Amino acid sequence: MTIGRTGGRQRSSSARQAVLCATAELLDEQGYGKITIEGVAARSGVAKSTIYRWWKSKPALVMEAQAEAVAQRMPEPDTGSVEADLIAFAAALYRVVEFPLRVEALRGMMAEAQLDSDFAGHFREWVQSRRKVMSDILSRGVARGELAADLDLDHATDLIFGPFWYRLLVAHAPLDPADAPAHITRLLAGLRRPSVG
Amino acid sequence: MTIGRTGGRQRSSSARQAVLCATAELLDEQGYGKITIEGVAARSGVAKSTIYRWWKSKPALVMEAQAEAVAQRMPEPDTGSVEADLIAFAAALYRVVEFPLRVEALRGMMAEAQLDSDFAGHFREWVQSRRKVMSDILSRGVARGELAADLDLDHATDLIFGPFWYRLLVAHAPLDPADAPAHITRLLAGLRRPSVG
Amino acid sequence: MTIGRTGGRQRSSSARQAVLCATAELLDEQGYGKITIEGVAARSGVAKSTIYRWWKSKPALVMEAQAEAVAQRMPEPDTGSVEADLIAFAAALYRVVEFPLRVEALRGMMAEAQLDSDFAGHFREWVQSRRKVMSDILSRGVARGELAADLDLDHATDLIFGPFWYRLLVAHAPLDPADAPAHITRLLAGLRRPSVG
Amino acid sequence: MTIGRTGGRQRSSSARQAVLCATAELLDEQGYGKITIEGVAARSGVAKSTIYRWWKSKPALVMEAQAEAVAQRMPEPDTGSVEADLIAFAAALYRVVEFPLRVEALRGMMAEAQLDSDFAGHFREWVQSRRKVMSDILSRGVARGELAADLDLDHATDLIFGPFWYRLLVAHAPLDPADAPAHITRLLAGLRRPSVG
DNA sequence: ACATAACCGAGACGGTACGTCAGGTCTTGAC
DNA sequence: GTCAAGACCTGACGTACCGTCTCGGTTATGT
Repeated sequence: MTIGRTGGRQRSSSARQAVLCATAELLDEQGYGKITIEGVAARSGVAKSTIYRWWKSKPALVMEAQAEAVAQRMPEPDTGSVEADLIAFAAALYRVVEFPLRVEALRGMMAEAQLDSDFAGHFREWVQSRRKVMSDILSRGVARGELAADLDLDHATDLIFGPFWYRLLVAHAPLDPADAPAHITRLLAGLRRPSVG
Repeated sequence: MTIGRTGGRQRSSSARQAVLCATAELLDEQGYGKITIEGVAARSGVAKSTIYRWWKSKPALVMEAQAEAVAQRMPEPDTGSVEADLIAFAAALYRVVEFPLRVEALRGMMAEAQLDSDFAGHFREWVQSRRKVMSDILSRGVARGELAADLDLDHATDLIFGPFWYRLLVAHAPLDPADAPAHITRLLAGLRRPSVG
Repeated sequence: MTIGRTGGRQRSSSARQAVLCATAELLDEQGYGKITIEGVAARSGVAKSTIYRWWKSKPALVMEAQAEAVAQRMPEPDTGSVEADLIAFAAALYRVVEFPLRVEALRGMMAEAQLDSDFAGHFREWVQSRRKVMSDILSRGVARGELAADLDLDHATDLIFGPFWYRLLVAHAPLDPADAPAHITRLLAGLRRPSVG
Repeated sequence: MTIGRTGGRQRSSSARQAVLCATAELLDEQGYGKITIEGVAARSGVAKSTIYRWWKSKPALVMEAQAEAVAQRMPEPDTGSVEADLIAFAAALYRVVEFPLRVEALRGMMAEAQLDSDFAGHFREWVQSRRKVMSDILSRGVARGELAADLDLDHATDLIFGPFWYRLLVAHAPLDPADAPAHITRLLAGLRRPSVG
């Protein structure tokens, strides 16, 4: 049982694909900063007005192109051990650095989220969905008694994503997947004994 | 026999002040994203070309306006105890949130650093100077034996700045100066016993 | 037994009426210049493609809406006297000025006829049909011997329609129905003695 | 002694010329209806924004291009005889038809004046300046006693310009410079004996 | 004192991209 | 086979700022 519109031409999925594809290619070739709607229109052969019909702005477009391109989602490890889960999770996270263009796009989206409050909302939602994977790991650890019941989930999650994004954005030092285990070990030491002086 | 310029009018400090002041006001009223050079020129009564003579770009201008406005530098606490020093440092850091406009400007500069590689360099330098204050605190702690000699200074520093920036940029949760002591305590627990299983 | 099309839905006369009616209303409310096909479609509830199916362009649509709205045709006076006939004709002609919206539409159609050669043809036909009424009056005058046999009908007709349209279009001076008798008297003086030096 | 601005770069007369020239060329090649600002910008090599700085709209631009191109003004004959003056004037007027592109442009401007009230004002001024030449001729005739003192100058002038424009716009019959003397003779016959029954 | 030079204001200029608008065509599914 | 709906391409619109470039005029030197 369907609701809603009956008439009207269907949205062209080929136009949609062409746009997302052209966006991804341009991201690749010129980087986030040089993407323009006009450029995407020209490359994809889709009219500018059609792009504006479906995407509100450049970052919205890029975000969808990214999501489309990623497809393979982050792993959601569940081995029965917080430490193992977190190490797997962090290692996977850190591995983005091996794909410079995805890094570029991530940085661009974070930048736009600062400059455009409309986009910020969508971006924040996406970020939250990423955070959830990690806080689920922690929750399971709490349930198993591996972590204190009064754990500050938000801060704990920040201790992974914060430094991750910070290095991505500031680039003061390389982000190395090999460091993930050490980082997690250190993190857990802090979480398990929050009141040790 | 002299080198360089021999005559010529001096740089007008009033023009410089007017520009920085107008920039600060516009930052206040409309936010970083809506700042334009033309707007600053109009507001300050200084010619656009004069602004371009002295500042390379909008973020460079904003960064200087910020620095001018901040003036009072971050404290560099040295009490003899790593924990006390770090708590003082973090608390001061977190207190930016009490000045929404400075927050806005920080976010804007971070954004620009992602989009403009020329600016990224200057921004990174400024970030490094902030980091140095904290790593000095840690170094003193190592020297006093409070912390392990093989401490990963970079990562430790990231554990403060990372979550700080992350909350600033993503705004998924408020940043509360009152949380600083707890965060530092947790951090130190991780740093002191890096290999505890 | 019918000829031609055998199946299919009949043209909806309600759609036709809705379109013409919406056009007339919009002409009224916003004037010719602001009429758009999309606006007519929205107002009438008729699909844009349906409008395009039946009318080739905006001015064609407006011209039909006008013709529909006017219905009452120009008088075709025949009193037996050229002068009386012409005065009646001119007075009726000049009275359009009392209907500003018809004036607006006339001006709009004249404008379109300049810009769109397809429309120009239809418009010219319509204009010719108006001219015919006057040249018939003159022809009768010639037949009765009131006017010279070698009268230049075209130019004589232009001497009424020319100034009429000119004032309508240039609006340098008001067009006053009360002036009609004087204009006709002057006109006839010229026509009767074409060779007086 | 000059008044006004002291600073600022001077308006580039080469840019101005290039624009007017390109406009004239495009008028020539494609006609008024197909002129676009973007086309003029492309052809002239002048930036679109520069064109918009100096001309409010396409018809304003075309009007100036016309005025520039005409340069040689309409004659202002003064032979001492109304009839001779008017014949010279009308003949010159009718001769536009020998320049199809000027005709096209005149028609386009008249059309725009109907559709755009801002432009209508400028256009009307220009029209008035043309009318003045003719009404001056008539005024001199009145002063010399060749014409009645209570002559309706406006209507008399309309009797030349009205049919002229009418033929230009409706194109129901060709406009022939050779007809000018006959038209004037007929006109004068009407003007001299306005009350002959 | 006065030339030199760098400064400053104003603002025109060539550009790029914006986001919008309307035009006219095409597709879908309902009637 | 017509209709409403509405997606689509096309092309131009007028605007906003960009960063560069004259201009005319204004200080500070240093000889």
